[in-house]
Amino acid sequence: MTEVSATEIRRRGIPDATVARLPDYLRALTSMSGRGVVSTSSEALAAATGVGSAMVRKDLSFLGSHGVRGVGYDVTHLSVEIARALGLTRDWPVLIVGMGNLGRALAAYGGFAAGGFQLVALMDRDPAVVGQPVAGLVVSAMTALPALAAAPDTLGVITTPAHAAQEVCDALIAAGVTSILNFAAVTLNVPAGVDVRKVDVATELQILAFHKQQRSRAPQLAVAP
Amino acid sequence: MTEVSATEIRRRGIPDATVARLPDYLRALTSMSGRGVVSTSSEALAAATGVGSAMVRKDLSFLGSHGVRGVGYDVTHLSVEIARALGLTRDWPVLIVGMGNLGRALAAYGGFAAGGFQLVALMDRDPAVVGQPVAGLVVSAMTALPALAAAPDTLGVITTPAHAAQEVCDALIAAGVTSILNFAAVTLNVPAGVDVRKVDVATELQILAFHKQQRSRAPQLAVAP
DNA sequence: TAGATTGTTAATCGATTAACAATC
DNA sequence: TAGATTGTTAATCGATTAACAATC
Repeated sequence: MTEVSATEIRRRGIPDATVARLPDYLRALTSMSGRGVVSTSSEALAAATGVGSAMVRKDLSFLGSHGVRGVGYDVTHLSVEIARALGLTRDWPVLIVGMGNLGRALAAYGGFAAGGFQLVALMDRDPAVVGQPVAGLVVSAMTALPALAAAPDTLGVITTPAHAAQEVCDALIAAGVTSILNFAAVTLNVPAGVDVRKVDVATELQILAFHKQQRSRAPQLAVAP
Repeated sequence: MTEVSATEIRRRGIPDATVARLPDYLRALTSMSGRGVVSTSSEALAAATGVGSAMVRKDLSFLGSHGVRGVGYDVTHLSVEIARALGLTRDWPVLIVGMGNLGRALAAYGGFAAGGFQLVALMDRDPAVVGQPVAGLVVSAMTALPALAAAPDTLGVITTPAHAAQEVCDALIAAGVTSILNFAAVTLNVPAGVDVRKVDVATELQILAFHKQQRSRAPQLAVAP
């Protein structure tokens, strides 16, 4: 095994796989907190998130040493540390482009504010939609993009049809947006330095179908988690 | 390196990471086909999907040898092989529970039929919603679940609020559903043999925020892909 | 034959798991 | 002290990448 110094880990940062699980831990902790639980353990977090307890401990150890041996983790303290690590101690402006069914549903979704994400603009290309009120905001025209994405850390969400997504993506990048969540069913082409994550129902269903098919063919094997 | 026989690979099946990319390749091929492209290469597929060309070749090799050295891949033939591997040569019945904004948006989304997924039922707990027409179907009551999930390979989609999701999940499983796509912001507890995939906007935004924060702190480093 | 591109090997890298010393 | 649980190590496993022989 190769030696990895503490400095090296800090340089490389928290592993991607760990970062992807931190929101789950945070949600479990928030739920515990709401139920009045003040202290927890890697076993309890494991049960709540479906992750192994050894992995919970390893993940949390990347944030520093926030537990107490023989005792566990303080729910509030650990929540704060995870939120800090994820960058949730500030507000993040969010802008949604594409006010079709999905865009409207997302805009109406309450989960943004809870996590420190603030809807700052809703946009659409269709002049018939521009000016309409949606979720307490007024839909803006695409020409307003440079002004609306003025905040340097704006997160862009694309909910347009697939054929419009690349053009919208280019416009977002031109306006300075470098973090994009893409719901359109296309792979976006972006320059280095732009971070795109995709959410795609068709892909998820296809993966479920694949696993289901595997299980039908070899019913004695357990499903992969 | 450990020896892995061809038999062993067939037993273990296609790696999860590969399965997750197959839908991207299929989509790129479908797009090529629509543009009249009849032949392609691992380089072209790599450019279209943002995956390295070596990985494209390795992924495709798990499906068998469907390319021609020095020539490339036949677009139609490769599409068929990927669709076959994913289990898309048949129709998959899909059932959505939770007819709020998101559930309605998903029901209205056209992408289901295209991929061989067929909406067979929409359900909601609210009596005021039951009976309403949505996307050409009539919303059913939860009591109809056992009958509606009668087909053994029904894929269940949960678009309820978080607090109702576990209960709905249990009901789906009791009705025989073993493949679930969860849009609710909770970790679902399921027995072995049930496959759950989750789609969560808040988690995705938190991961984007984390990366963005990292880049602000060390702007000289490129972003992870 | 010369050029192109696959399929596969081997090396590397990153993620997971099990075990246990440290320590409350 | 006895029991519990973390934080860390080492082993294992799986995924990615680079290189290139095979072959059209």
